[in-house]
Amino acid sequence: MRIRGLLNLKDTLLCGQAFRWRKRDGAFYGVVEGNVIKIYETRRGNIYLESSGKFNYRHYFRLDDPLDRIYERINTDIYMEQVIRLYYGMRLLRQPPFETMISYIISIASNIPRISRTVEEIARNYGEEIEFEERTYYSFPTAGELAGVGENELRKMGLGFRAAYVVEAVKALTSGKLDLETLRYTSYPVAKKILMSIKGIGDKVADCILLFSLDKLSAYPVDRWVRRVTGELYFGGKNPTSLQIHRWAEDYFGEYAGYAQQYLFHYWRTGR
DNA sequence: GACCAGGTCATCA
DNA sequence: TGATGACATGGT
Repeated sequence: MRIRGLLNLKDTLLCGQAFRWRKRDGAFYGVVEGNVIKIYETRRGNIYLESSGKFNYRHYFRLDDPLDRIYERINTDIYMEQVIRLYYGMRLLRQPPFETMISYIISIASNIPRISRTVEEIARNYGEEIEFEERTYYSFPTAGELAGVGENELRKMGLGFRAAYVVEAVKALTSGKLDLETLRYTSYPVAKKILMSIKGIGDKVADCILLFSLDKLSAYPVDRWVRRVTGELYFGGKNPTSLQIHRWAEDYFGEYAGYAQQYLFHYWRTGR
């Protein structure tokens, strides 16, 4: 089916917010909520989507986010003007919360190619098989499907010290101590505090989970790249603390700070 | 073969 | 609060 609405497909899928999209033969393939998704853009600029099952693409691609209003709010200076022009139509995604949580725990002190590889490996080992166009794909497992997996088993997959954190997170969910969907309706600061009470989820990972899966668009995740770009452009080359950056972003970008963050991150990491 | 990576935690001043 | 080192391992 055809997707209508402003959407910069390539940058949305490859800006580092999601880890399971691959480009092959001119199309992007990914697995979302147990569905294989194929999505491609024609030379005319029309975007078409096929999927192995029922898939709410408007929901996943956040097509209801008012991009024009968002741009108006975060187009605060010449730098933002430039990255908006560069990635015009790039959207945040509304990703599945559990997969997002585990992916960003795995992302700790790692790099995007390696994160992608590891996430794929977890899906292959613990997810469900899905056949699509004569290939086999794997869903990302549920918390229940990861419940019995021990730290050592995860370490063998190359998770290193992150393995213990993944075990902690899964335990919090399966024990009922944490419910991710509830956080969608909880205020940003409270939801962040709840996530950070889990060992292995700190300031940055909590913000990523909230921004990329739980609708907290004011979250401004501060990693090494964002610290650099923010310090360089807005703190006169100094190296501000996370707290300083958070306070500044809340004031400077407001309710859509997370969009600004992703544009700056993408630019600083790949676009210069 | 260094150096770095979408950090977090414990510890100490 | 803020600084520092340990934690594992792969990418470049």
